[in-house]
Amino acid sequence: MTNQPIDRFKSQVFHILSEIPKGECIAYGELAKLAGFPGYARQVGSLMKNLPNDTKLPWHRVINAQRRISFAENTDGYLRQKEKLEKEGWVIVGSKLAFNKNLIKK
DNA sequence: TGGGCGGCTACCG
DNA sequence: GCGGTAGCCGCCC
Repeated sequence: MTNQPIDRFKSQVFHILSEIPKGECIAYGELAKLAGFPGYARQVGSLMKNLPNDTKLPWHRVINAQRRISFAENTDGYLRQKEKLEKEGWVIVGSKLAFNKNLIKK
């Protein structure tokens, strides 16, 4: 209540996030834009960070505009996201994220 | 009230 | 393609 747009922004983000199908990913800024709040990319990141560990939201499908995981490689967050993504058919190619589906092997 | 900090982005060299 | 820089915006001291 009271807070207005931000609250709505959060709701929108969670809603959109919950509708992202498996095997698809989206950038922070893109997600924010879809929610109707362009420029809130960092805020999306903050939200993801705030998510509980037992959340069922596909937060791992949210990556940065460079198509990379926004964590340092040695962090647990990176490992967690990487593992979840690989389970859904994604694969890390040169620190970049790419969809598996055999197209990597030309 | 003020300043610094992020799971970001776009631009520039 | 990559590092540095400047905007962006809510959140937490």
